[in-house]
Amino acid sequence: MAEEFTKEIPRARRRPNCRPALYELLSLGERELRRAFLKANSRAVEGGTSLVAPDCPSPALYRLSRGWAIRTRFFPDGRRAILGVYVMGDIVGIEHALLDHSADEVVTACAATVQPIESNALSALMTRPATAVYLAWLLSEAQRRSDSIAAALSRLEARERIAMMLLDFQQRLRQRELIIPGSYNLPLTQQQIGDYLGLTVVHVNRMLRWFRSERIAYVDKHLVIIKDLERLKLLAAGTDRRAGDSPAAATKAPPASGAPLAELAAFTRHKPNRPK
Amino acid sequence: MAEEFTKEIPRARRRPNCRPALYELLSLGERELRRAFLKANSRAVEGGTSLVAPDCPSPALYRLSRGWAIRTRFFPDGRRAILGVYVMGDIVGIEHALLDHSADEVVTACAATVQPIESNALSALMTRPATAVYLAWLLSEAQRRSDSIAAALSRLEARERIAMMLLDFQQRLRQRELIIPGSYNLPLTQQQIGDYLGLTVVHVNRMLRWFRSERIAYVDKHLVIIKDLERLKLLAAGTDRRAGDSPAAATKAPPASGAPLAELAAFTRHKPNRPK
DNA sequence: CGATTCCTTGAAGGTTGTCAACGTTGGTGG
DNA sequence: CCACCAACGTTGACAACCTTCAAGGAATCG
Repeated sequence: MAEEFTKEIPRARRRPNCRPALYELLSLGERELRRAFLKANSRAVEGGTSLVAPDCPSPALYRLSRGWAIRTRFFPDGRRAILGVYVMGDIVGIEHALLDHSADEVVTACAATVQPIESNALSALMTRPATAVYLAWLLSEAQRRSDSIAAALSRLEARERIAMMLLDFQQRLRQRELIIPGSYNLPLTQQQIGDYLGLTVVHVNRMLRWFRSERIAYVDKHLVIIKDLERLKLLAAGTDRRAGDSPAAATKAPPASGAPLAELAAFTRHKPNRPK
Repeated sequence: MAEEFTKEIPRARRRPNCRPALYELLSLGERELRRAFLKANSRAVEGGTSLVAPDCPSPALYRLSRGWAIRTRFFPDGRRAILGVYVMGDIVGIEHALLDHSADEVVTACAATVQPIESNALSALMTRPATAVYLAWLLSEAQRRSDSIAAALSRLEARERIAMMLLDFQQRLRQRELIIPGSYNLPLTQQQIGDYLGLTVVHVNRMLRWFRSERIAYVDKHLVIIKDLERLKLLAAGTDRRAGDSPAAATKAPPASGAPLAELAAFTRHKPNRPK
């Protein structure tokens, strides 16, 4: 499965929460960028191919038309963190649309096909208003993903992070409409999963075995099979730490959007910094 | 100190690593946005004021001309993560320039002054090419910060994260030229620091006491005094876990930019996924 | 089939979280 | 002015989560 992926996806229909005033401009920008990618000649590469290197002058922008890629950051003592995982259809290197070099390395995680837009063409594209806005939109999408991962790294424990990851990939692949429900191919090693979620290989392995023994999800040989989607969602949301032990569900989030307060003039004030 | 902050900072001179072709456009966009902020009337608010609320329709864009703010995400069971800390001069809500609502809450961490651009004006601004590009640039700056924090949450231990945070704030404040070297005001509670770095209050407290006992930095009563900048930098970089114990400094990062490989045609391949 | 990479498992220890209590501070009101 | 209160800071004991260390098994490839 997962063959060369060429047909155009009508992606415009799902652009959730976009400011209405910008919708037209964004669609135009998307078309402009897509056209640029079509002009680029596809290139098949093996797994482990470096697309962006740190300290590389003027990296290009890529569209991953097939395969997976990861963005890695290295610490001087050898520790490493994977800051992003790209699936087929994603655009790699958006953060370099304005910066002319990267702090991280992007490599393909398996055999892949990329459509590159080289540096000069990219600079030219950025001067087009619609493309610029569309790239800003892609950037804010990327930011949203980063935020979710940061929150998970910050406050979720290992099994919750893994649940979140499995669910996230499943949803992203389903958006691209290339998934049979409840099962997909995950070409990451356990070491890479660990680097992505801030865990060691050993512990990732143990947690994956736990997921299997609990009959929540099977992850084996780069194949993910989700058995209990509900349980997975509970874990990923951070609602399952001790089978929902909060007796009074005590003062959970903020007043839970009780009042739509922020009418620019209506600054609200809540004395205690934390809802406790 | 830290009084109302009105004088224009010549910020253009430091725009590191920007694509040359976009420099002009960016400067223009910066001026346009600054003009928009000048037209907005400043507003002084207390600490704990909510600037952006989750599920709030059409949040505004703010410039924090004085004070600090934090962006918080809540988990259903009460855990919380601080996904961003804004200091005076920062722009809050960039991620909503294109999205019309937020997943997080932004509140001021102390008395502050904000200059709001309300939603409609913002939508209009985004249709201006230069402003759009400038906002994209701000977004990629924010992404860089998020990446650093994510990497730290993923792979650095508590004291290293705290070192990174103390250093980061110091550098950001110094960029704004409102700091006497080695000392600044940090209006966050230890709980908030914990939420930012993925730690508990208790452990933040222990680590701060460790920093003091090691004479690296004093953090007390919202005042930070850096005593040993070098040590702090070592810790923050992740080079100090056991006083530099790596005997052969074995295969640290990737080949360390040995070859500038990425000439678009020169895809490199390194078999092992990890340099070990 | 050696060699390499990846996966798996166990034991031991360290970093961090949890629980619980007390000290400190700043504001409020009698 | 002092008592009180709430939020914040501090400390200790203990437990849990996760890492480290170590070693063996499974799969892939030339």
